[in-house]
Amino acid sequence: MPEGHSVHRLARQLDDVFAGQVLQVSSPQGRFAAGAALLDGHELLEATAHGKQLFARFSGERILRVHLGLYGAFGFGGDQTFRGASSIGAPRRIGEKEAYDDEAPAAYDGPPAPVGQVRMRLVSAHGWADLRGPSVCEVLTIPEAEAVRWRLGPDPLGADTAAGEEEFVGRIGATGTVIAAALMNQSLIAGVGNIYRAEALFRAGLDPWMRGRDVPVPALRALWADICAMMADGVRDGRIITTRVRDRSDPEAPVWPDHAYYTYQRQGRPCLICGTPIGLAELAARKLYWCPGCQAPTRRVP
DNA sequence: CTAGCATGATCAC
DNA sequence: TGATCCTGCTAGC
Repeated sequence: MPEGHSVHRLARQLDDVFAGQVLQVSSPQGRFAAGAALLDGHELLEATAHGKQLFARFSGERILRVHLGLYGAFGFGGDQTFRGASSIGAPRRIGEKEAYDDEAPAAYDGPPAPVGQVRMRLVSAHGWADLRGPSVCEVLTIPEAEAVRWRLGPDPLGADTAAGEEEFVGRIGATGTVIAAALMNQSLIAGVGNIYRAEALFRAGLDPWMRGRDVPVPALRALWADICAMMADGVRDGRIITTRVRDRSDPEAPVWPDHAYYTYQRQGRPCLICGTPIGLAELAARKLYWCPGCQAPTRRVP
């Protein structure tokens, strides 16, 4: 998926183009017809994100909750107020950047006929947004939405990073599961996905198979701070880039992805720092990438 | 044309 | 741990 940074950008963009407007909400595909009927004709008050969850609050005390899953994506279009509104969601190629139409704004004529499986379409007087392929798209009451938030760990892109740090250290530092799996558990930290997990562990020099509770607390604090910084960059850039500038050039790969990552999808290729071939393992049904040299075993699970 | 794959998560066993 | 769901692109017949 779009990891947490994409969902935060998405929330911001929805807020920019739709907040304060009455929307027509529909489900061209039909699978969200009932939910769309609940929202249709209501005003979108505010869109926010917590980790990978998107919440859009509508008048009438209804909350639209969307989770993009692996494949979900939003596309946008409209008049000049939609200029720069990029499509956000599942990339089709490694490191793909968000795409948007940079053409001079033609007169807006209303939304085009839906293409493919459009689960939900939002339409204002100025433009439209199409959602396809989400794993969740539902309408909640306010208490139901709060219950969803309650189950989530701290968000590195949340407002209170100091409180988040304490929560992160408390939760990760108490778990007996390996750190690589713990970082993907949204109830321990919300918003980290497979790329940030691999890259954060690499940058911290941590052995992925160490238990959470065996990672020294200062290392956990540094890990939290680094994740916050990387994801903030992701929000700014609309793309995940985790390598430091000095590590990016490579005669072998002159074209993008010009070493945007240290380990993600670099299995078998030499580590940018130590030259050891990057490893690939299957962990809880996801691919884990790491450098056996830079992230040497310390206190692994036996 | 089909199978396989992807930055995800849940549920049953 | 394995099966399942969501969608669209791409590699390989």
